[in-house]
Amino acid sequence: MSAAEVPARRQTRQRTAVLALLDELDGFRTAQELHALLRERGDGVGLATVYRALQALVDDGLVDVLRSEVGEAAYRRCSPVHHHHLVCRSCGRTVEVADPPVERWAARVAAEHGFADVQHQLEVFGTCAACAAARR
Amino acid sequence: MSAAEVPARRQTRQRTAVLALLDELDGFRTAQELHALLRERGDGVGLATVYRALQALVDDGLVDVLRSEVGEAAYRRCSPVHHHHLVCRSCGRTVEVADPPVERWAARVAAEHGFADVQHQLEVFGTCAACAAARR
DNA sequence: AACCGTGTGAGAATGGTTCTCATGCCCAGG
DNA sequence: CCTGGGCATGAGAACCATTCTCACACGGTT
Repeated sequence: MSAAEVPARRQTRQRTAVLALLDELDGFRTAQELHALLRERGDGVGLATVYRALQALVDDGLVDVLRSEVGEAAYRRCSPVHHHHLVCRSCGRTVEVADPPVERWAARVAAEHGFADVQHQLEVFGTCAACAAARR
Repeated sequence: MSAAEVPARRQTRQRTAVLALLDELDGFRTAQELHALLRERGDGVGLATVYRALQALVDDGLVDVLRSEVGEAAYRRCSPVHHHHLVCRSCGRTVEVADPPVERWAARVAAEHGFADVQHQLEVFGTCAACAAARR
């Protein structure tokens, strides 16, 4: 009956480093990028460990994942409440945005078509002001 | 001045077969699935060719792509007008739905944060009535 | 301080997608 | 109807992100 048994998550240097790095970055980053950054700054962490740490963080709801257009997974430290993202496709900077209307819309449309157990994903991509200015 | 030069798309048995197969399926399918289906029915088509045909169809706007949670690309024959999808995560059946409000919302939110050149992606996942009934 | 079990890491394995390149076939021109 | 140029095809190799393997390290508790 235990809905969410705490999996006895152990606190290690590596996991701390991954979370700390995500905390200071404000955009979505791939596991490979994070691994390279950690390596550069001397915090040697194995690639497999980075993947494991990220998965644990996602499971704990501390990090959001999304798939880039080429299919790579990108991770970002996020607030635990439901939200969507406004992502700069050039620099990766991300803004969390809420949209109550779409929540109701999704539920209604799903119900109309007999769908249950509904989830939705909504992301907005664009070019942020800084990148747009830099480009011209 | 030619905005959309026709890239001299050649009509071959293979491309015809891929498009015909997509026409008779009503859910998102991976390239691997489509390749296997074509092979089963005797229309031998190389895997690389399936990928190339699908990419061409996507470029022409005849087919939509989305990434599954494990990162695989899934393809579906779609109407050329902008729309979103309501997808059964069990059987893959898909319904196209329009949502004018979210279009305006996305544009407004992007503008508020100084983002330009905006695109958005919105997909709704659930369990369709048939699958929900079959499961219990 | 000792122990148990989870975490780590290097490299191998996996699997989807793309690339290579020799050959095939669509189709416009003669 | 025949021919030629060039895009299309396909088998397999290459690529690359992610996961797995397994021996060893170390966190946390007794």
